[in-house]
Amino acid sequence: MPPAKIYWRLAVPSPLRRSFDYLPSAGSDGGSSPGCRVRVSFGRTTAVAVLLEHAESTPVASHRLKSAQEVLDKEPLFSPELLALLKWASTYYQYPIGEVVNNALPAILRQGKPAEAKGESCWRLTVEGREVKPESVTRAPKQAALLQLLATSEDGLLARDIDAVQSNWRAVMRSLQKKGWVSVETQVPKSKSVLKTDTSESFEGVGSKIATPVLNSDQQKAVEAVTVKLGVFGVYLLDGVTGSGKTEVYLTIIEEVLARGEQALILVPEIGLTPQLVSRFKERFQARYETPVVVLHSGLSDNERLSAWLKAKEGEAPIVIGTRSAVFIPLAKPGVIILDEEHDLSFKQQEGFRYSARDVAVKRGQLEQLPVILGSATPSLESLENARQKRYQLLVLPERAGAASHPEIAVIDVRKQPMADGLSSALVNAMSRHLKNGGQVLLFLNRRGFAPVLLCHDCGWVSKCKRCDAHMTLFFDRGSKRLRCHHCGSERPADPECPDCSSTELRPVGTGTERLEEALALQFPDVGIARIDRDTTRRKGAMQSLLDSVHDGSKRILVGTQMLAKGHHFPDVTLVGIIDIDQGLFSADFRATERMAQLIVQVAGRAGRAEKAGQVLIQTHYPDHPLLKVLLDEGYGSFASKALDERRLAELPPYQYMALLRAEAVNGDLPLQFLRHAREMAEPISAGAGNVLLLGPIPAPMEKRAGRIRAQLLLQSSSRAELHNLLTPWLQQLESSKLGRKVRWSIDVDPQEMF
DNA sequence: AGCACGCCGACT
DNA sequence: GTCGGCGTGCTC
Repeated sequence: MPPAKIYWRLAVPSPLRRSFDYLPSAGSDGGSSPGCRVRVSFGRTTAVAVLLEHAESTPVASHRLKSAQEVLDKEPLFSPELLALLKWASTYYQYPIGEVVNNALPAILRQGKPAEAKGESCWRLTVEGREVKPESVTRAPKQAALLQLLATSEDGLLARDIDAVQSNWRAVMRSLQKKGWVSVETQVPKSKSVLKTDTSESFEGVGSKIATPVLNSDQQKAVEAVTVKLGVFGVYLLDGVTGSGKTEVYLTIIEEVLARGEQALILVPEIGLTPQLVSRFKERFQARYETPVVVLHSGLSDNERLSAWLKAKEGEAPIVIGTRSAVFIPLAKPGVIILDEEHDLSFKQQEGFRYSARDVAVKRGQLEQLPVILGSATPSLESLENARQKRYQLLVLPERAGAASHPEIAVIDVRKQPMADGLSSALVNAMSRHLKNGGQVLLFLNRRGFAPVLLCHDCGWVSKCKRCDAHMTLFFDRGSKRLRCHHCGSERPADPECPDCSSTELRPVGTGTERLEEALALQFPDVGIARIDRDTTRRKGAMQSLLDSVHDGSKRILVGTQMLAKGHHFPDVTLVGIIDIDQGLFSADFRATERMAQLIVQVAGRAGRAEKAGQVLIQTHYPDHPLLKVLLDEGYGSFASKALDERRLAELPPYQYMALLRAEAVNGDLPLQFLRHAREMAEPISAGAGNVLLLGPIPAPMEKRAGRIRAQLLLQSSSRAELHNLLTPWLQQLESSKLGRKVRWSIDVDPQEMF
């Protein structure tokens, strides 16, 4: 009997929601493993695809099948578990498998280049170069300096060594090479795995020699709950307020994981990936590993990213820290996944492949049999509900480590109060008091610029963006007034007079961080003010120098946006003022109050550390709002429980599952037209599948944005399975619909933001 | 998405 | 006479 025919099922990068079958490449005997890259001709071009599986039959007519051109990897890049995760994500988020797989590959591997780390360049003096006296090169001081530097190291220097001493040295180095004084070679990093489970060099013995901080009993309990279950899937929701010692819990668990010869994957929010966090992990483990930590951040070059990716894959890095996209990184021996600040919105990708790294991490834990730890001081309502349902195990860290006192939170009722530039006199008085007593003050305002609107006092004209349904924010750029739209980025000089009535009575309405800073400079002329927002921290290093000026006490008032709420600690801040929370109380988005509460708790966590008692003051027009009252009187836990009750009554997530079909086009009629068509196609499928509610289509909450008209159709079901049973055939139909080619459409499963 | 094929307007 | 506009179809 001849051997069964084998087909290769490939993930080909293309927006088509299916895989593609090929014949094995000539000479490969079909035996390549799933997870290897394969070069194929696809349509009229060639593509780098990934082998998903071997198939014994194909629905494709044999005359249409092509042979793959070439196998690019001897060993698979993705394990069977990771491939299963990618397939799951493709189905769950209804995103094309080829794009999902592509998304998990570093750019260099997407281009079909070999999966090898490009060695680092290493420069050293040649024999001739060693004879040259640096002092003799008087005409070229930069060359002389480089020669001097190179003379200090027999083994040569790497780019980063030289960077530390001299800048813009590459051209100079090139002239030294031309003279024959310097040679350059590529150092291939030795690839030895540090994760051998060889008992003779077990890490346990080494670990116990290092002095580690003593854990309190709650931390100890949390650690044990996880460490007795290593090697088994489980999700742990670690609920601990700021300063309760979550990081120490993570570190202790990681110790145990590394002792088993396994790796730890740590996922953090985008702005949470700070050098301080990374160095804390490095310090703890650098004594035992050459490269204890590999960090995946946006600043890496393509080669650096590949090198980090390979270190994780080969098991050379025991600890891998990254943001959202790192959830898909291959790991030789995964032992635990820790996702910190699990409530943070940046874990959900908001465009293209709209996955939630938190939910993918949980799925990965299930597929690879790992514990997954979700940490937060303000867990998302979704995760709290999962804990209630016993799908997640709740671990609570109630105390502040080091017994610091809790901040006292109070509201300032600003109704009928005189307000100047967004500040009530009660808040100003409190600030004076704290500053007089030597404290620092942090004011939180989630609005950049000088004022959110420019208004004509005579005719009511407002500064609207031409391309969006939004106001343009007034701001100052080196003294000149300008308007900018925060939704599309368009910018222009502010009108000197009203475009409608030519009045010069144009007034800025409302308060942004710029205006707040200016007003405070008048109120507190002797106190330095640091404003921290996207505009003041755009320049590299600007953030750090602003933070430094706060830490060294030269600036004692901090004004800032969202950016201030995370990751940074201000030990001398004794008063936190939240300027305006009212948008959070009455918003079209049902998640707005949850986010507001998380923000209040996170911002409050910046005050009252260590021995200094903190105070938090919140300005609001709605001091009696029931959810706000619960939050302030009883804490986040009670707030969450009440908010969950409301969600249940209103039939909203996490009690209902949602998917949102969005469409946008320059032609204003097309999006709604397309969505109506989509709804008609969904109706017969949902009639068969049952329980899926179709809501809309309706114009998007901000209908026009960046010159496009947007609309959406909401799908809702109490059954995730039924929702998905509809989505898969439906999207196949939408993909081949003619109308669908005239609009930009996308599906968002478990949407986090409704606009 | 890319890319090619195909059928109608203003240009060297 | 053509260059090129974007509508339509296809990718194993």
